[in-house]
Amino acid sequence: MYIQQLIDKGYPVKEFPKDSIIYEPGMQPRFVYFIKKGEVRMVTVNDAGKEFIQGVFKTGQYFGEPALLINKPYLAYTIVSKNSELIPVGKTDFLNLLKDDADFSMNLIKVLSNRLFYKSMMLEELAGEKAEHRLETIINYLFLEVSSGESLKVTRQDLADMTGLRVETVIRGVKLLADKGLINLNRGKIMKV
Amino acid sequence: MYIQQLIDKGYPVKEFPKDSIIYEPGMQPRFVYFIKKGEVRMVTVNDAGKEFIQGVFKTGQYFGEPALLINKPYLAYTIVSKNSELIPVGKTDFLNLLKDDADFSMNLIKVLSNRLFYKSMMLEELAGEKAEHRLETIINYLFLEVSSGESLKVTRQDLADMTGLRVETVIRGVKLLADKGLINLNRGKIMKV
DNA sequence: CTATTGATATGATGCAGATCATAATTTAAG
DNA sequence: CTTAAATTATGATCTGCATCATATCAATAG
Repeated sequence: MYIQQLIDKGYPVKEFPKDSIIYEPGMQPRFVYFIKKGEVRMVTVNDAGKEFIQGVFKTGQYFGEPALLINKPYLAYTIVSKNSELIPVGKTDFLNLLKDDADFSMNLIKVLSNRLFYKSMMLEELAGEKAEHRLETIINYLFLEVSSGESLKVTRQDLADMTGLRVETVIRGVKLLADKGLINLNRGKIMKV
Repeated sequence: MYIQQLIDKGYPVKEFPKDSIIYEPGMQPRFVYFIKKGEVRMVTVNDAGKEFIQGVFKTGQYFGEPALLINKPYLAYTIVSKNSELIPVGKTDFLNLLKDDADFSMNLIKVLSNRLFYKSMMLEELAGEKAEHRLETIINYLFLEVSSGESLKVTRQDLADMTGLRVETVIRGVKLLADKGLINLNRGKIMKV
């Protein structure tokens, strides 16, 4: 991965404790952040304080490029979910990285394509499908990075914040899906068969 | 633009009449399409036949890269909105284009970033905001590429298909926004001041 | 000018999911 | 083990938007 290269080049690693805010909506982007270790979430918040999870980023991934590259202020918060070590890379350096390293450039293109895919899928769900369908879709999506016999490590509140629903609706919806045999529950945990 | 270069290189231009379908959900991607002239829309359709407009692409733009690059079947239809002339570029050729032309590569990255931005904005709206707010947001966004004194050239149905609302809700919502002085109507047309 | 089609408009009714309230259960902390 | 905090659970009520039905208006073709 590219993270070791950055460290070798002398980029400093910064510690971000859980729940700290890396940036807020309205701020002008200055860095792309590479995650040496940890986990962050990008969330938008409406006037009523309702959160929506735009994305989750984990060890080895990076975030914050789109706003930086198109020079628009952030529209989301990025918040540390687990104590993290991040490597901020300034705009000029990031652009040089893209220019000099065709592989990285290609990697970014694929990463952006994957994020677009996810967002297109979720837009279709939020625009056209009701609670149960949304839940089935997001659960199957999350299952992709979980092995059989394991359970999803997200709370009902997390599912709510990813689908635009309310906790109570998620709780009831998940139960309905279980009743219909579409998912498996084990002491409340959503299990991949 | 890159289109003339493609023509010079001998890529054939194909005609697509209005309402023809370029590709459907489930199909395996084989081309990226450059629009020499015309307009297409990417739409997802739910089981009940309700359409959601994922994006609109016009003369000079290109579409279809994400699914091609990450090797997943399309999840949307792409339908011709105005008689169009398209240049399909096969996967290998498109990858070579990216490899050999750093400018194009950078252009794609920015294009993808802009699309992500739009989708993030709309996700926040669909997940957390109600009809009036959604409409105000999409109208202001569409205003970006319209000059003052001009009107939006979209129908209420188009607005509905971009916001996940129903036509009747859009009609009522637009009227409410006009009553509140948040937008200007002229014989039903939404005017940019 | 007239007919046809598409777009906008308006009222009435129904329902999915939000909201509010409270409780049971699980997990984490001391 | 015990207590506190977080998560899951369940019922009752409220509400914004969908849905259905029908009408008016605007645009386009002949």
